Amino acid sequence: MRLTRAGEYAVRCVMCLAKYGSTETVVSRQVIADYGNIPTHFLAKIAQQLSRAGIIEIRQGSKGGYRLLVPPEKLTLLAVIEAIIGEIFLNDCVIRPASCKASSSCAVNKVWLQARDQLRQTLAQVNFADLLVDDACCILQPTIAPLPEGESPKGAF
Amino acid sequence: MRLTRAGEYAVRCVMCLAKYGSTETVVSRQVIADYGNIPTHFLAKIAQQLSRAGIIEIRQGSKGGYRLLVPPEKLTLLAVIEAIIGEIFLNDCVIRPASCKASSSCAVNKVWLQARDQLRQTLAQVNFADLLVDDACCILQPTIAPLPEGESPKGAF
DNA sequence: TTTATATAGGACAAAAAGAATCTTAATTGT
DNA sequence: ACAATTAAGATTCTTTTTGTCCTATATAAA
Repeated sequence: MRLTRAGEYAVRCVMCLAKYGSTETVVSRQVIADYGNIPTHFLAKIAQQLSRAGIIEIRQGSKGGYRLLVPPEKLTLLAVIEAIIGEIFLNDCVIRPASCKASSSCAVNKVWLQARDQLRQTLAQVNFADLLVDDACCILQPTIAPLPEGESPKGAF
Repeated sequence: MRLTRAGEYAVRCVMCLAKYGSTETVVSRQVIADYGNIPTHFLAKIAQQLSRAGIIEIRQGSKGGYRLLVPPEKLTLLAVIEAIIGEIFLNDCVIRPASCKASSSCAVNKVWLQARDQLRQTLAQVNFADLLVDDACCILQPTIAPLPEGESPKGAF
């Protein structure tokens, strides 16, 4: 269970816009890509999704780029992440009740529902104005760091 | 962010053992596979992992099968899931600090840490004796049910 | 109006992860 | 010894994720 890279990139993108752009300024894709260490064309895809979700505005042409539409203090981590990966649901039976005959009366299902609600709430309580206070974030190293013991990361939901 | 199917299968497997086996009886792989609608060979893989984690015992040979080692009331949902998918971490920067230079001082990272702890705690509070009370669970339909609107499930972390 | 600069948007490719199957070997009860 | 049953690894298939490429379109400025 982990955030996809696209989701992580989206967070970095918004962090950059909130930090250097506010809702008044347009920041070019290249600047954002450099800031967050994001492949530029991949960033374009992510920006399109953020745009469709009403989080940013895309300005084409010379001096174009992206502009934050929602003030950082009103933009939650959950909103940005779900704009990219869709609604968080943890387990299939939560979003697709038919995948388990008995899901409505199933104790396991109830746990997943509760866990999901709790997680979404946690992410919804954080806005980007708060996150900006700690502005050391989202500056990546040039190469992807190896794992401590060379093991591959399991454990991602 | 969602449980993998292997994790879901593991939960069903343990549910079946707790329900029909207790820690005294051996239940054959075929019976468990039928109960949880799990491909038998895939179940074998999952059982190996559960065995390595000390959750079940594998009995080979004639009249072989699987036996629960931990009493249901002492076995948590978290233990079973993490036996299969590894430790839950939600986001790379939580388990691989080097993936983000500033992760130790990063506000986003702190949110992920908190969310992960909360989620693990929720799953750790549920044991299989509790889950058994609601025994309608884990009986699947023969075929995989389609989505309500034919849309594919995004939103999985 | 032309040109340079940006992004849009779709197609495509590569990589990684997940799900499932198959085969040979080993174990156990009768 | 034989039949039943799982082990363990190799392999295949599928899906998802990540990333790239190409052509089209929009904008600012000379």
